[in-house]
Amino acid sequence: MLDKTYSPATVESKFYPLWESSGAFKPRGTGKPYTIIMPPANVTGNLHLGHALTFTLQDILIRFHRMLGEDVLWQPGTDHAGIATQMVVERQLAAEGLTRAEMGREAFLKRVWKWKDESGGAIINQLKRLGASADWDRERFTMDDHSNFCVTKVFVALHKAGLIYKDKRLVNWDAKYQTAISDLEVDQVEAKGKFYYLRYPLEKGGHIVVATTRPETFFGDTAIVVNPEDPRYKHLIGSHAILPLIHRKIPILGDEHGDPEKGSGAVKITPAHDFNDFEVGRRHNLPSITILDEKSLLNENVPKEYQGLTTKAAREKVVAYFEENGFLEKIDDINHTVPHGDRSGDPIEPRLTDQWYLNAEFLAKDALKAVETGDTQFVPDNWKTTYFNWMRNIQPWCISRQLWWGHSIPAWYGPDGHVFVAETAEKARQQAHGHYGKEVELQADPDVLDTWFSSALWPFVTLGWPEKNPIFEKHYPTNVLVTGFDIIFFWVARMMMMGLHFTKEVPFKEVYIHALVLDAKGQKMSKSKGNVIDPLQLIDAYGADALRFTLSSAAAPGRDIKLSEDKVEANRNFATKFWNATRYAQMNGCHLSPTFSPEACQHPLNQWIVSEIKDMAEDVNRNLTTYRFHEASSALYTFLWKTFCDWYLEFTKPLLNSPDEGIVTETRNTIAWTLGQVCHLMHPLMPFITEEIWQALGGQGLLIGGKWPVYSHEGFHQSKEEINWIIQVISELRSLRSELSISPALLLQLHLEEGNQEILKRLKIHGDMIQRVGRLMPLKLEKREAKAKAIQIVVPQGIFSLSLEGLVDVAAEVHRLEKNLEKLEKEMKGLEQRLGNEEFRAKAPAHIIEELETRRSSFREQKEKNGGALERVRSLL
RNA sequence: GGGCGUAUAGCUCAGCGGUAGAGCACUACGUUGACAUCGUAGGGGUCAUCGGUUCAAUCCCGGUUACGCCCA
Repeated sequence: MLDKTYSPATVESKFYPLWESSGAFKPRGTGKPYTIIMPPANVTGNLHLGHALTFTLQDILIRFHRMLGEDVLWQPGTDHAGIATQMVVERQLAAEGLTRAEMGREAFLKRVWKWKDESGGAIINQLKRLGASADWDRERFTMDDHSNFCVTKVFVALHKAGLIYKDKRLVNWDAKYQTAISDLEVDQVEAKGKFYYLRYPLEKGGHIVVATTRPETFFGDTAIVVNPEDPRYKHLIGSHAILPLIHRKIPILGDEHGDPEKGSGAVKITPAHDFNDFEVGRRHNLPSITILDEKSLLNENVPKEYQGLTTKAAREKVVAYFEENGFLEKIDDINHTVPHGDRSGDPIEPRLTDQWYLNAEFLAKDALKAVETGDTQFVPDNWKTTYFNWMRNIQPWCISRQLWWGHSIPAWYGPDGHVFVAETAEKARQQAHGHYGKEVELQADPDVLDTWFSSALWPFVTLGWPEKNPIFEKHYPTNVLVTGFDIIFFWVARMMMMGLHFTKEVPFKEVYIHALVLDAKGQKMSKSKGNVIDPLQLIDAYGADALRFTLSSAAAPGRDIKLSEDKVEANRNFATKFWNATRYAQMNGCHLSPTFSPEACQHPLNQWIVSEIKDMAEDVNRNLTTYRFHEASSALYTFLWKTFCDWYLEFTKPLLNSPDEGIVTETRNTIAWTLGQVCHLMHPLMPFITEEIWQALGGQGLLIGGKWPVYSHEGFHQSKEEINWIIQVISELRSLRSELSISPALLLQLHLEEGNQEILKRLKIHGDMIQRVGRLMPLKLEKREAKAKAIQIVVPQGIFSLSLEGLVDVAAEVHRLEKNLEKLEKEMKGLEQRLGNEEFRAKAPAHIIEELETRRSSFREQKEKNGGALERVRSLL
């Protein structure tokens, strides 16, 4: 017998290891392949609700397809997360008073690996708490040997194809970590700032006013640009201005970049410190003067007294100088956006450096086509426009990072700077020998690759590419990638590019994009806001199943999830309900019978629940297939709580006491069978409690390896109609009781006043059910004696009366029936109107007309009966 | 500025060309050997707004307003 209450922690820790050791998580069988590549969790990461959502959905799909008998592979792993990991370890070092620079590269990397081996990947164990059934034996790391091998191979191949190249361009420079970062790693932050209007003296006398938000960069100015059509400045084009303080002569040029509407209409050009200015500089062949060092402090290209200053201090000093010397016209307050590093949170400086680039534009062509032709489909479909927008405007991808933790760039430099790209140092040495005709000293490229470079290869590298092997052959391309929209550019797009280039196939056939998890107020959860809900705490408090069910219930496409604890609590209650229903079954001797066949059920009630579960299963099946997790959840919830517990189980109470042994046995079997079916259908969503209940019912084998139910029978339509009618009668009775404030303790006498043979039959079969659930005395199938005070109950095809001698206020009863009649008349009127409309008759589909006609005749009948009842009651007045 | 999305009960949200739904909250009442983490009944809605299409619009189309997100 099950305990009085369900204790998730016990069950979770019992079954997870059992599942894993049973081999259930591994791909197997000859079924068709079903494969999901798990987005590699950051090794520094801890499980947050976003993870909980994405991995719950993946696990649902994985368990569902496993039960469908497919050969399922959920390929897990972790990501080395270059900058994030380096940050974590550097922070630890700082606490010990050490720095990376003092340690040296080799010792530092040793330290990072040590950290990774000891405390990295904690998230994997947290995923297990959630119930994630991935094949952990296949766990991969983006910096394990095979991945390293592939990264190098891919780099060399792309370099050979001319798709990876070195270039001197402006990059986003993160001064805190002293590395380049990609456009995607830059956040534009709204900030209040100032617009400074500076007077630059003209060579031929007078001055020109330029407007800038960054006066300190004027040391790097190499031109002034005005719009060629701007009448204010047209005449100055070709002349020169003299920079204050440093007295450098710079040209005034005409260029479309000059916007007459903005500021003074004249703009200073600092090619080495602004992306727009860089382009202007290229157009006009301007020199670039870099004035900041790698820490974003002013360098040797500025006057001594400014060297070593931060940009902020330099700005103050420059502005003070300009003001004192009459070069400052005015200062306006403005709102503008300032780029910040998404990891460091510090302002980003554009910086002119040599970096490695990938020609993304070229690779994007096939990746675009694959989505355009539907080889890869987004779900929901709209996300493809986001993908298209990005792919059609794609920029060269800066793939080098000035970090230590990551994949080394397989490039070596000769004494004259000539670069040799090769898989190994030895091969590079051979190349160099060929090039120089002699042995030379080579310098390895000190940089590492962007973390996303290796994750872009993840879908095929984890499956064993490039070696031919059965897993890759069978499981690639994968079926679906499940992820959030925030990662479409970073990752989805890049996997598409790399996958298509190297395997000639899309890496996944579908991309399911799910929502963000927000707090109850709809705000993003963040440590700084202090509104983070820890999924592990929710699991401790309510169980993994409750959390999973909550997330899947909320996973409606196109809407973010506002998660609050009371929702999880509500679903914990749902689990409890399931638990208690099972206890009821056990108390009544219900066990799974291997010989039980649901389609052979005789009793209408059992036939009814068999039909209902078939309908529900179809619902769940359809919705899981189409990623409508919330609909699948809701179908299960409604079935279990409403249909099964509230009605079916209540109805079985009298049945289980029936003197007819056949009915008792059949009912017991049906209860157990239905619970078993629910276990199966609900297992993907709530794996733990369903496994526990399955075992408690005496199920064969582990549920995780069970077969997804398929029903071949048609269902029992007549029983459905019959039981639904009984439910309607009882609902009517209960409403009346409540309306008339009759104590539930009081058993009432029900008479049938009017009813056909069918009704009589139903009442004979189900009399005891109605009696029990409706709190009645044994039914009387004949009219009561005239003049008795009674309530009239009108239902389709019949009238009942409820004996309430001494309890009935006849006047109130008249009023009630009048109101009821009014309601029916109103409904009738609407129906008559529509059915009387010729156009409706001509144009509406037949089944709608038929439906409305059926409804009309039912209402008409009830109206007549209600009228009769009213007459009878009035006669009592 | 460009793109995407959202607006339905007090709250959180489903839904859908043909009778407006759930959970939570609220009110009343609690009885039956599964369940008070519960049961029964109930109140509560001009489906943001203005037009259009249609026999029929909460749903489809267009405009407006408000809010959110992404890109520049």
